Amino acid sequence: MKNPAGASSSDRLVAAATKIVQAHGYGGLNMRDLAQDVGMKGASIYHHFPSKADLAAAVARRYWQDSAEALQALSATCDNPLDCLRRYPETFRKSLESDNRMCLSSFMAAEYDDLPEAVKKEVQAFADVNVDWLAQGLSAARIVPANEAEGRARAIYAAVAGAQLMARGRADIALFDALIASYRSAGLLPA
Amino acid sequence: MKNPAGASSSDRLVAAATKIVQAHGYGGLNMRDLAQDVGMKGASIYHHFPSKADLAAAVARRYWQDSAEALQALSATCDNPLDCLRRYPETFRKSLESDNRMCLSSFMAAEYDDLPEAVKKEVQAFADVNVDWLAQGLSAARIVPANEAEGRARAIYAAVAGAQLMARGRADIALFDALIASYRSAGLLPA
DNA sequence: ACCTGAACACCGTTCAAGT
DNA sequence: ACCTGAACACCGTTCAAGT
Repeated sequence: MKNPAGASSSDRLVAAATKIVQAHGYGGLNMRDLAQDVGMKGASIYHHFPSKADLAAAVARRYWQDSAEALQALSATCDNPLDCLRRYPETFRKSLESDNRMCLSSFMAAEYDDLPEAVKKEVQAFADVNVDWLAQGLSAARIVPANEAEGRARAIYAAVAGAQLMARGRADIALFDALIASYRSAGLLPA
Repeated sequence: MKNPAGASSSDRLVAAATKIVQAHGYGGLNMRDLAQDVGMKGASIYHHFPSKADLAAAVARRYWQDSAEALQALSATCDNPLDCLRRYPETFRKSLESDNRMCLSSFMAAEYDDLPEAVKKEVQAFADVNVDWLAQGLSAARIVPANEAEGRARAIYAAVAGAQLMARGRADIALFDALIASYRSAGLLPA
């Protein structure tokens, strides 16, 4: 069954491309292999997206939108702002749990020089979503003064992304956990 | 003058390839363009390195060796261990100053799934060199207890690499500086 | 030894032709 | 409408043949 639950071809292309980019980057995404993943031929993709750049922009857009939803869902399930912040690294851990994959936006940040402009825009939106969510949590939990919340939020985002990158480079999820623990004991993340 | 100061063809290939990988990654390194950089044809490279994998391994090895030398030189110029630690982020800032390039080992960590085994080994050596240098400085400066030095060193390395990645994704070196400043005020880096 | 033209395999893309 | 084989121009890589 190539099309379960009535997902459209476009949806399945975006979903499959997301997994590929998280493992191989924009440059490592090729149309023929992607097509095979969803049961069509390479040329057929162009019936759904006019170019690789458009497909990648759609992928990156969906990625930050899904991330925004996931963070909202996290906010809804935790007891208080501090609890939310403590659980933030879980969102990055999940990628590593999925075959050592990494954040799509981190991979694409590395590929900055080779990214179409429309893709760059969506990649930055992911960081914005994360930083905004963190800043709101830091303010609500009164961890830093309001005027320092955004700066600290950016620092947490960059540090957690860096931890994921280092852990991926050794395919060692325990290293990710250790890095997060070190961030906590150093005072970057709430203990 | 394609060969100044008597540098060998191999040396010039490694140097030119390093700049390319820092901007486009292992996947974005192509033999014809690299060859043109040093004044030969693509096929000629294979007279100096048996494969792209061997070339990339030589590139990554030279990269961590140069980094180890640079850190030793930094140790020699600063007044005390604390001063050394404060200046550590400069080494990552320099890459961004060079046309928004990033750490070769960070880019290759993202490309983990597509890296030849020999290259992975050298990439990890870069992290080891950095972590060891940081751990020694943290111990010498008595910033953390000896048994926590390595963990904190890894955290600093990952966080600084993450700051570089985020700043590259926006081509914004001021963001890198702001992130480092936030790490200091949060207590991850010595103030 | 060092270099190269030419071949090979691959990739993004297009298009005429199918259903 | 959706899909496809075949082709196009291109690029990374390899190899047989040059000097």
